[in-house]
Amino acid sequence: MTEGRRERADAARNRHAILLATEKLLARHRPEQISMEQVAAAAGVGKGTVFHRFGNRMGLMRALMAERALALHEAVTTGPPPLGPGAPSRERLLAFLDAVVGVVARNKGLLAALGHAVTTAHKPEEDPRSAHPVYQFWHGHITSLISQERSDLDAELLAHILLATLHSDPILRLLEQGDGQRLADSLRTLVTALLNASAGRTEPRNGRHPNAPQR
Amino acid sequence: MTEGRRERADAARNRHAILLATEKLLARHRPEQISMEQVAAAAGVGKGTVFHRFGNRMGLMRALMAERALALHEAVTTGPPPLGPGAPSRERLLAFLDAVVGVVARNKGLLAALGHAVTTAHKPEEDPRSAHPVYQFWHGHITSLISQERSDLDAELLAHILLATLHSDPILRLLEQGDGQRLADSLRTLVTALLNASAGRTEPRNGRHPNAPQR
DNA sequence: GCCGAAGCTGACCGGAAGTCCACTTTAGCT
DNA sequence: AGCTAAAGTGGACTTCCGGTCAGCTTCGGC
Repeated sequence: MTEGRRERADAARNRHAILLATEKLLARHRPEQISMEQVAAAAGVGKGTVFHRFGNRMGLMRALMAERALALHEAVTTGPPPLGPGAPSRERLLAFLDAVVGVVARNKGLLAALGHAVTTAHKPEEDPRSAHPVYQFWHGHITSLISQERSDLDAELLAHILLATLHSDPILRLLEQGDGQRLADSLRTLVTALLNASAGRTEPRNGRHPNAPQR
Repeated sequence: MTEGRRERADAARNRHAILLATEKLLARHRPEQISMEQVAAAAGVGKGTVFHRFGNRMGLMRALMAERALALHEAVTTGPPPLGPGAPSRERLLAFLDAVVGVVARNKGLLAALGHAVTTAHKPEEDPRSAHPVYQFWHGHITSLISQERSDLDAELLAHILLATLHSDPILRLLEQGDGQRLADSLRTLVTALLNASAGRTEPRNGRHPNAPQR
């Protein structure tokens, strides 16, 4: 994209048209039930073009997602606090989660596709196991913020857990009916509780039961 | 199944064969890439039979999942504590999460399919928006345990968040490499922190910042 | 305006989902 | 045992979609 040769004008136009058409279709249908032919037709280009540019549906979604996530990416890396650098990790984490919920809410079905997309792609040339760049960035960011604040926690795993929220169908459905604030609140509660918790594994100072007999 | 007429012997035999074949295929391939024809062939029945019994791939997965989750269901409703009734909610919740992680770990790819399945079904006769019975039960159980322990929390949403964990591809991958204990530990930490947290929304007694300037 | 390269296209192929109906098997009944 | 209706079965068939490709069109530097 930003490498080697410049993109030809008509190519750029088409790329745009395709992304735009995809957005429109996405507003009405779930990602899995949008056919590439539909996209092509809606964009006014041939099917071959869509495949030529994006490889497969997942590539299309990736590209769209990358575009949508760009603003957030910039806000985080170079923007002002609390999202950008400068604020304490805890603030940044809470702000980031709020922002991510916002992005997802504004792009309802898209994330759902992405979550699966990670595993669904099957082009031999790219490792299907490597996650979407956007996911990687989000996960890395959360991981680093958590571990800065609480190095005793399994930050990496917890970051996956937090992000998993956004792939959940029931939660996506909540988002669809405008309950974004509710979700953001619960995530805040959860993260705050986590960061405030004392270091021991299970209920440490309140210690009714050091740990459960289970397992 | 348990309604109206009894199931004919040959039907039962085939049902079994199909479920069994599906399990075997599931051990080797991801749910999405198993074709119904494959299943039929592996089970030694015609494709029509598979569709007749299960409607579509999702129906098949539902049935399989229901079977796998049965033991847990019984343990929870009629078994001994801490899983079954009798133990304090907190213990039951932790034990239940451990158990759920176990089920998912033992049935790796299956859950992944289920999560999506909720939305993927498209039979006009059944509401595609209603979640899988297994999901509903798990969610209801967690919700009720959380709210018994902490009525001030949004138990319903938190239960969705906890369960969302199990639909996440990255986490599924961890599970595949045997990190079930790690996941269970983190969930324990998370839930314990949540249940121990003081009631205010953001960091209450440690109160560096009553709430973030965000939003 | 010319030309090579970049981009575009849609017919085409393969394969899977789901339908359908003629056929077989079961099990209750006499 | 023999009969029969209902239940169950199977695979050819239709439809649809993802992905390919060989030839055509367009762009833009000269």
